[in-house]
Amino acid sequence: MLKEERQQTILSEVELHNRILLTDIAETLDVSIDTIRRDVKELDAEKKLKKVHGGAISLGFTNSNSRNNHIYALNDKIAIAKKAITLLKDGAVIFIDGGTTCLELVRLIPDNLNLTCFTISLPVAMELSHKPNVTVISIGGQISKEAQISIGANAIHNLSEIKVDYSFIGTGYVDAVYGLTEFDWDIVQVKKAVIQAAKKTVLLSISEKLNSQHRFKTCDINSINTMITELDPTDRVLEVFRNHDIKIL
Amino acid sequence: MLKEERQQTILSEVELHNRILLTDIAETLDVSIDTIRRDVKELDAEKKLKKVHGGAISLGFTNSNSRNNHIYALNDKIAIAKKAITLLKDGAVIFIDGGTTCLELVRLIPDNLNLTCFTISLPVAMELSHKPNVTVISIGGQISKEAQISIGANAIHNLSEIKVDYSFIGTGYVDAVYGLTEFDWDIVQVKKAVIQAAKKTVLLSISEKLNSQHRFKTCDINSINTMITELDPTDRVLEVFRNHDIKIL
DNA sequence: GATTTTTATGCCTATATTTGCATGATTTTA
DNA sequence: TAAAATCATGCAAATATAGGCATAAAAATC
Repeated sequence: MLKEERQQTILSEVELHNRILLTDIAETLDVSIDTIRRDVKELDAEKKLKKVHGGAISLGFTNSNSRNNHIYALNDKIAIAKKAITLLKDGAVIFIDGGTTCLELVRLIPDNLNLTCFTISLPVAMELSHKPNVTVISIGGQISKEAQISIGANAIHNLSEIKVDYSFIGTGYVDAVYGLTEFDWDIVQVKKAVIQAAKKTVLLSISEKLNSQHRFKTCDINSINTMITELDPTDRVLEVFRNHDIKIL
Repeated sequence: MLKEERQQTILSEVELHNRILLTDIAETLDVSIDTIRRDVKELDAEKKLKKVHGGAISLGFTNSNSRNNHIYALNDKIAIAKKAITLLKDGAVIFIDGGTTCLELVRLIPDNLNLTCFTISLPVAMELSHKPNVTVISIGGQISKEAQISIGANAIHNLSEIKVDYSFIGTGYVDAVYGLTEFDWDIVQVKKAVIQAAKKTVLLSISEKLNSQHRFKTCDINSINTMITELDPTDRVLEVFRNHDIKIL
């Protein structure tokens, strides 16, 4: 493999995940740590990324207002959120679900975008309230302590009275055959109402959750209009979803 | 996790909550408290935040409105909140308003206390959701960006359908003659509904706000059953309130 | 085409950084 | 004032880094 090629790969990995570990890259590319270290050093000198102890992080990552990792895989979630943002048009009326991926989506909404956002999530509502041109409507209800979202009859009733252009939702588990599933019954009921309230439903899901399932079913995979993952749309894992007429970004 | 990522996370948390506890962060990020302590020390040296005993606070929080006043005011608010806590009995159903004083109240609720709490405030709801024995119900509605509370017809309607033992409310301005006043019309409407929904209304107010007024009136001083300030109950400033049959703590 | 020079890479070693733990000092709380 | 929590410091283990060196490949030179 050419040096040039290798450095390009490193850059795209940083771009995609917002951070890399030298050891990971060395193993992936099957070269010694030293070589990767030298590559990253050069890229750092060229201001293409920022080298840090043990790895490298993308330049935008440090300066931007993007809040960073609480948990593993957050960088993938940011990548997903970036793709989701492209769907948003000025003046749209949308719903945003809870979950870390949706939260990253909210954080990336540009300040000049006019939106009306409904949400059941407390953190999402908090974050949205900092956006000057976003009208935020919080759906009330009993608060689920685990998910920090409104659940229960009141939330479902309120959702039944709205219709939004897009719903951006996350899920605990996705499977092409079993559809979207969750571990919590109450959350499933609310998500059903969310999907009902949307003209189009967009699922944000890291690849880790693909082909997994749990006890309670939210909906069939057919209820999803668009799916966004951090993977390349041509990835073989996604083939089965493409067959369901789901747009993949 | 890379050190830089961790520090970014800490900064974000500080920015978001204005203050953090080292122990919380350590647990969230799953590293030792020593590591967090060292990180915060570095960030403090870089002027990215201010380290305090047991945690850190955001710079904006200290600098913006004359640092010392703010810190002292916060201590006063905590003192008020501690007194308010003593009113809470196991199993009570209460309402908690937005504002920093009410937020301190929530933070001080002991883990073993069983409560059902209604609130219009997003930060209060978030904080309450961490209390294991508190059932939290968020009142939905359009979100006021300044106060991070639900306002509008939906919120008022929802409030009209509940009756709680105590409402703990804050206010922008209090005056023995003019009553409670605010600078925002919508917020006044919601507060009226809150007072209607309560058997007893408890006002939490730092002495700084006493004998001040603004454009829109929430209610007469007679609508308040109990008032809590950081002052000694015998303080002369409070005399005029005692004459209104208001319990002072 | 053969030889020299340059570049890239991997390995080794000494050094530096990061992190968790132990200890005693300090601060806060009751 | 006593107990609890928090802090600073030093130490040790694990990991990361920089620089030297050898080898091999690529490029330049003769």
